[in-house]
Amino acid sequence: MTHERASSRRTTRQLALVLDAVQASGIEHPTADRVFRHVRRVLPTISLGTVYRNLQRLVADGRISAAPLGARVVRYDPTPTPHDHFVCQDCGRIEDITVSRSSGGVRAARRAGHEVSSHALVLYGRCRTCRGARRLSE
Amino acid sequence: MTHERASSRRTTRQLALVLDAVQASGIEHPTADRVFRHVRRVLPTISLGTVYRNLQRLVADGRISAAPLGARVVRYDPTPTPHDHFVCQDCGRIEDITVSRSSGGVRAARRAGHEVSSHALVLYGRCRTCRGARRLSE
DNA sequence: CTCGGTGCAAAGGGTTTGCATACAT
DNA sequence: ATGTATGCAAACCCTTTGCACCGAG
Repeated sequence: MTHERASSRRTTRQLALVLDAVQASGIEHPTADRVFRHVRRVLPTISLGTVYRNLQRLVADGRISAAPLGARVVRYDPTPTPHDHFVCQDCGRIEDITVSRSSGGVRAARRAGHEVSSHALVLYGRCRTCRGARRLSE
Repeated sequence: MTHERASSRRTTRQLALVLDAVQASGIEHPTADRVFRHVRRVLPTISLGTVYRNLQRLVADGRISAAPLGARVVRYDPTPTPHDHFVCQDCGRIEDITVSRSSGGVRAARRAGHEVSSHALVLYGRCRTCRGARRLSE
């Protein structure tokens, strides 16, 4: 039993290219639209709808992950395993953060009687690069 | 200098009622639409646009806070100071969590050279009440 | 009397979906 | 041949905005 697989059926060029785009270095934590524009350079006929459908499928299949960072747009991440993020409020760069262990919040929730199964942590601040730039410009 | 205040000019019935709705017990972390429907019971002519404008203003004035929980909708919170949330994946209830100390993620980010100024933490799981219900039904 | 706030309705941005067709199996 | 994935465009959902009127100060 539990043969792992879930949705994946056919392998299409579109699916492969969408996965490639999310995993492409140079595009970090892309939005669906960014993936769309990237794939279109290679396959000009692909549609936005198809990009969304394939992104959903890749997430469902555990091949990538979706992170509702910021507010409105979903960001896609080539790393499928749970992890957190740091967002630079100057340059907008998003970096993966490896949190070693459950944070203080988990303890607080457990104390309140809740059972915590997962979490989403986003840190905001100024990244290493922007801190350096700021130092230089003053 | 820094005399705190920012936008607030005129006091309207609409503004007061929107604030009341967010602070009303029984409505927890309401969405803009929920606030709209609540206020409309008292002031049937209020418009959704006005609700959004007043919510924005209250947030800007530091009288309430906005939390981009889940994915699509913004939730409003009567507590204006920074804090975190627990979301029950069974009943949907959202509870404020008081995190005593900066989590492990902050340390990881600092180690990477970033300057962390704020964060957003959302814990997912099963709340105290739902855990009890589950126990009873099995 | 002023000009900021309101109501209305249309516009916007991101994401989803219905449908006929194309294509992987 | 069979039915899933695609492309297209319309629909959706939440939120924002333009504009003329209203009303707090």
